[in-house]
Amino acid sequence: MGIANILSVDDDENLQFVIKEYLEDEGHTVFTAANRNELLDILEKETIDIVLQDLVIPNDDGLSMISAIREKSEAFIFIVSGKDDPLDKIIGLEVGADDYITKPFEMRELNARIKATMRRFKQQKETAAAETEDEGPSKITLPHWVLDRSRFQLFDTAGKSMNLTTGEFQLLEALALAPNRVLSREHLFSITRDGKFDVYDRAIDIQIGRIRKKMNDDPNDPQHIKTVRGVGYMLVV
Amino acid sequence: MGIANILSVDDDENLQFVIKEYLEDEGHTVFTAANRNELLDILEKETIDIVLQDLVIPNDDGLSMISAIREKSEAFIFIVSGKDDPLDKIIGLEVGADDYITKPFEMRELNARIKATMRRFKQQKETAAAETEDEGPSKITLPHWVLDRSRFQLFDTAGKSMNLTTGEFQLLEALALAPNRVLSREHLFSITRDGKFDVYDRAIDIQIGRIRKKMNDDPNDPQHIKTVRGVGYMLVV
DNA sequence: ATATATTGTAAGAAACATGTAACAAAGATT
DNA sequence: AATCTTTGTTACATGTTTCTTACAATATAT
Repeated sequence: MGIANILSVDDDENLQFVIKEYLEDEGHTVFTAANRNELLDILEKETIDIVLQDLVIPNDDGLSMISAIREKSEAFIFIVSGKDDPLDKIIGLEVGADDYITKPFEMRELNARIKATMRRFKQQKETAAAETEDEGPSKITLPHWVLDRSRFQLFDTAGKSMNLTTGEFQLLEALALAPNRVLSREHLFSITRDGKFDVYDRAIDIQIGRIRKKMNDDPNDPQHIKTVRGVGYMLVV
Repeated sequence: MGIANILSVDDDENLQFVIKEYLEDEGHTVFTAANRNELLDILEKETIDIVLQDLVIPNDDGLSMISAIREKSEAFIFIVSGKDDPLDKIIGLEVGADDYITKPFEMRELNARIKATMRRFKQQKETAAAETEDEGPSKITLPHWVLDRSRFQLFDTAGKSMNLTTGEFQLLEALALAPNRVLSREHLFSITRDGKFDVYDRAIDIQIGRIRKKMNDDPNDPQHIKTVRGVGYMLVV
């Protein structure tokens, strides 16, 4: 990622040439349009990410062209204006443009803004994706505890952190998702780590011990994590 | 504020009665539904803030009901599960629920959770309001910092610039957009730069180090950017 | 009661992840 | 082209986490 389909709408052929050269050097694909017909034509045929729209187009109106773009496309629209007119800016943003840049501009400046825009787009997409692929509840509430899965931490009901390590947290999480059910060492092992489980492996036991210590759970009379001899462990609630 | 419209979905009439009594004593308005039809009916007619959804409903499926709620409402969803619920249901919790609570639960506990949720809601609404009447999402305000997204710079509450580089700012921005959430190095990498992430890549660590230095955040006892071993980094607010 | 199996845990070793200095590379600015 | 800024790489020190081993404690079966 990092490259975009860009459409520049301007009647100034020299400027169009400069913009095209520069942005293509940056790796983008650049289309140009000098009037409304060309604009609509390209929007139809290509998937445009960013439109650079000049406000002053002979025999037409840049602002109304922006509305036309908005109807057809989700593209990010930069207004390119010959004068720094706050009213144009306000109206432009009103009809659906996203940013405003004043002529004459440094190509470097334009490029920087395009980059920032692309990144913002990308970020939005990724955050949205991360949220939907989110695995279920972000918190698990038990009578005396709260497991916060976005913080990877266990808290008591007063909100105090129990300072579990990530590995401890994951083991407890597995138990908490199936409270009052005995889970075998093998099952717990397969959830929390890779590799093959060996019957004499005590790693789970040790880890349970550490969790108990942090939860203040006496192993001889556990209130939270119970041992079921010959089977495994169970979180009771 | 502090009261909410709560909808409890459960087929156990006794439990429904207890919940309703208790929460109404607390000042909330409580609706009850015993099946999908009642649920949809109430969602249609009322603006529900919080739904308590039993995982097991006779002749229906609590999980799919949650998806249905999500389609119609922005409500915060608590999954309520009994200890005898089938394991596959629990493992399959990949829908958009927000909290998970196991029966039997103390009403006091449930009430505390609801209060915490309301507080968060309220806060969210207020920040959203502040943003629109201010200057859009161009600034991210945290307890000790302000991130100005149009200037790509971090300021303290006194307005002093922290002189972050653009790259440093972008990384911090990504963390700030998901406060109190651990983000993996891979995720941070994919947001802030192009190309493929390699597991042994330390670029993110280094940059975090530089940001911490500029924020004056002691890595051994960080107040702002916390390291979660084996997972990633988290901005705490 | 005795033998056997299972679990708890201390202590040390090993594995692992992180912070960071110092240098190199890349990029921007002049 | 020369300089400055920013970012990435390598290498190493440090501290944390996890595992192994060994043995004691406990439960179960005979």
